[in-house]
Amino acid sequence: MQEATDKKLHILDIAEDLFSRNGFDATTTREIAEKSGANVAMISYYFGSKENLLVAIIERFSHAILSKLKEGYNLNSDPQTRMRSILELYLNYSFDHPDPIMIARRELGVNMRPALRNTIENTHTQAREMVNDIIVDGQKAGIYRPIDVALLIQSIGSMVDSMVNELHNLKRSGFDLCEMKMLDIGDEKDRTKIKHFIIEMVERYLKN
Amino acid sequence: MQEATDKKLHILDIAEDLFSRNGFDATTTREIAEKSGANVAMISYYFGSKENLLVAIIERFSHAILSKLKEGYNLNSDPQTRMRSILELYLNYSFDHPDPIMIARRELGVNMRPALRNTIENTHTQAREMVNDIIVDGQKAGIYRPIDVALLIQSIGSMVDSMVNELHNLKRSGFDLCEMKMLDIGDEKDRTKIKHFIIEMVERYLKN
DNA sequence: TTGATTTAATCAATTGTTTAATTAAATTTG
DNA sequence: CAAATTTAATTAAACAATTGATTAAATCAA
Repeated sequence: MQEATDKKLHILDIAEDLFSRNGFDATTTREIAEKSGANVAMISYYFGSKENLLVAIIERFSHAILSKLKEGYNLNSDPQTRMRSILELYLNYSFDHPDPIMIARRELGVNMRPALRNTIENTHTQAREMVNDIIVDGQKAGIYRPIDVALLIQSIGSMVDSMVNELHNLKRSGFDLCEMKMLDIGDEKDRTKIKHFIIEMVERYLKN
Repeated sequence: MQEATDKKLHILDIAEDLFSRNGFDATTTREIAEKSGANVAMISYYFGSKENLLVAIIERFSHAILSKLKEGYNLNSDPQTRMRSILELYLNYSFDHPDPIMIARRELGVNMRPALRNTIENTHTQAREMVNDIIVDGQKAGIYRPIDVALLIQSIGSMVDSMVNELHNLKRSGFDLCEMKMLDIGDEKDRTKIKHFIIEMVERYLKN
């Protein structure tokens, strides 16, 4: 059933794009159907509901990013190298797939859909534990000083998040909220610049 | 016309609460009317439209936060003191008024309402210029090293933003995405802890 | 044939906004 | 001052449009 899977994935891709641009509520099932060349009923047929479609998008991203992070976490090297790797992998994947990040950022409120909430909470927990382990290793090795790990991890996440958001919006609309017109999310040089900035920020804060 | 102004402000307050909880699209004018004890038509009567109501909320916050920031900016002291002051004033006001921040964060997408976009862009620009001036002063005084100011300001904003968001959500729902259950946005001690964290993060990155 | 896929049409509910009528308040006028 | 007039505030009802979801029939593939 190759065709069917393709169509299902295509709906997923189109919905991801529309949700990230206009938000979940402002995106209609008819718009998704139209732009993906499918009938409205196919959304219910494949995903059950518009909300499940949203969950499917976030789950796909969650699995992908977690497996990326594990690559860096499982490296056989010193804490600094592992920290740099995990940050770079996180940023690289996020730069290539900014849509789910923008969606999660937007739909992650208090009265959020419980299914979405659980998926995101679970992903955050796993990512957090990896970074935490690396920091503790670094502290044991005397490279890192004692700090509030929760605050640092929260800050790292928010910096990555906002960079991806800002630059992706910038690319889409030319809307430059933070005077970062010179940066291009698609340019390898600029990506490196941002990666180095965040890594240096973290290292300066952590080092003894 | 004291009464009328009160009712208008009450609608604004109720809408601010609802928008921050459920998002702009998911909040209905009928819900705003009901919870504020007004008739639906009063929203159009006072604000013209639901969208203008949103803009009014953001404008109120923008004016307030800008005047706070100016207090720190206009201090007659060294760059470090001014930087600390401006960060503390920003965080203090944001902790006390988290709703507009959550709303802006959510509704600030590519296909955003242009009126909202202009207000937020203008506010950001003014805030950015103040911080930029202080950093340049610090660099002239030899206290700060040369860095990418745009990236740093973007990061500071995102950190404050995410802390306010996270802790306010946490307070509302007990939903703890970042293992920060121990922190309370209403507690003065915890606020100080966060303020010191961000200030230290910035200073460590800036210092020569 | 049998089951999965796809369609057009329809469902019931909700949306932001407006209308026309009514009440309250303020202002003018005699 | 008091009556008349005008303006402002408020209401219930209705409007037109849109929403996510479903149905039952049709088409396709195995």
